[in-house]
Amino acid sequence: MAESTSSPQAKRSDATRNAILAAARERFAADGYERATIRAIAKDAAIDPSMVMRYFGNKEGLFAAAVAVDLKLPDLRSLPRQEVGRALVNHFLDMWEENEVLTALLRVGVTNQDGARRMQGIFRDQLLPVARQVCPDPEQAPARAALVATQLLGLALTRYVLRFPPAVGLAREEAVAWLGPTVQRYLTAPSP
Amino acid sequence: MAESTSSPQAKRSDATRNAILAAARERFAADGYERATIRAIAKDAAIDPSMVMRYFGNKEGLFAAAVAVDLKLPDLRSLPRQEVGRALVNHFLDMWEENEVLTALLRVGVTNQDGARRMQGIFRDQLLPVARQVCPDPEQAPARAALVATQLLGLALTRYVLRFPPAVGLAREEAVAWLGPTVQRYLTAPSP
DNA sequence: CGCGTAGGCCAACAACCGTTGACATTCGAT
DNA sequence: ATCGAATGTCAACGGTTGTTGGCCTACGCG
Repeated sequence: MAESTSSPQAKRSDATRNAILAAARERFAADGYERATIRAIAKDAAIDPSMVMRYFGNKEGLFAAAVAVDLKLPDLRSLPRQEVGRALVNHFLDMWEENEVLTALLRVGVTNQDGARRMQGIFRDQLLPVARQVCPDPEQAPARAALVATQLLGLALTRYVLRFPPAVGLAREEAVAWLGPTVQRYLTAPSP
Repeated sequence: MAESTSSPQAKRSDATRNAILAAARERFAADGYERATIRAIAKDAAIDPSMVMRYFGNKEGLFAAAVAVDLKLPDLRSLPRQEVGRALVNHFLDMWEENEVLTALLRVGVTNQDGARRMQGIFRDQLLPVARQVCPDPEQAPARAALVATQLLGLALTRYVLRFPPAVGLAREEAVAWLGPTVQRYLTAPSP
């Protein structure tokens, strides 16, 4: 069980495995679930389509393995209360531009019921707890987190998926300056 | 060329034609472009798939004919300046709940390049002119209209497509009370 | 009554999809 | 060097899709 490379348990198949995952992320992000065919993904990864089946069972399994999202949301309690809005917008833009996983998830979530459920899970398990940290009334946390989600996902939608020219042209600082106060208000302002 | 019914030039085929369009809207809204098959649409309309081709040429033609969006945006100059945000949010919710066309367009626009272009056109031809009416500096109108689009489309996305439970559960008045000031600020507040 | 034509149906095509199983190759351990 | 398991290739299946062309039917006009 000795291996030659540094990382532990590095099998030879991990290379192709990762190649498949990378190609899958790219295709899912670019084409959505239906149009991202296993054949195309396999060709991008320079292997046979049947390898995809061997490694991931079926197309759903491939999608589940390729799109694993960790928003890495910071602990907002360590920040000044006034900064959480801007910090969240900045962090989300980082996440969306880091790789194509979030774009893939959004493209799939819109047409695929399973993808939609996946997004609901991320909302519930990752964004909602953060909202609970900073919301004045914890009972309002779900509604406030949902409001934040509308604004942040709306930005991602128009900017990274639909590519409305003025939304694409927004500089990072502009986006943060405009959306930061909105998110801040949704999280911490008293109910209107 | 005389016709029996009241409306002018009412051909017999208009009935099936409209049945096809209604079924197409429903399917596109529920399933997106790829999974809304011509066969399923034809079955819903209780006619043969080949009829769809005869009337609309091909699937793209059907989509183009089925999804024709008029946001019917009101003239905001006739409203008190402080009300335009709330009025816009209210109007958008009306539009989204009036029929399934907007949901269909969003579902398709996310995975289909042609659908995305269609949405860009609606943004440019319908929302942007309204922004020009109320923006302090007309040169900022595109950016401000884009910001409004992020918030309104984000709401529609989470509420009508992804169906995040807290977003679905938001009462109309709550949504307007929260998003109204946001839209108002994006349109009329001085640049941050 | 006869007939042209618009409206509608049926069967089929070619392409593509996810998926499968049999076969070849290569690697690692003995 | 040898054998077994891991890794990869090839060809094919069954099903679905958009799309096409030929055939039937029934209406409206002379």
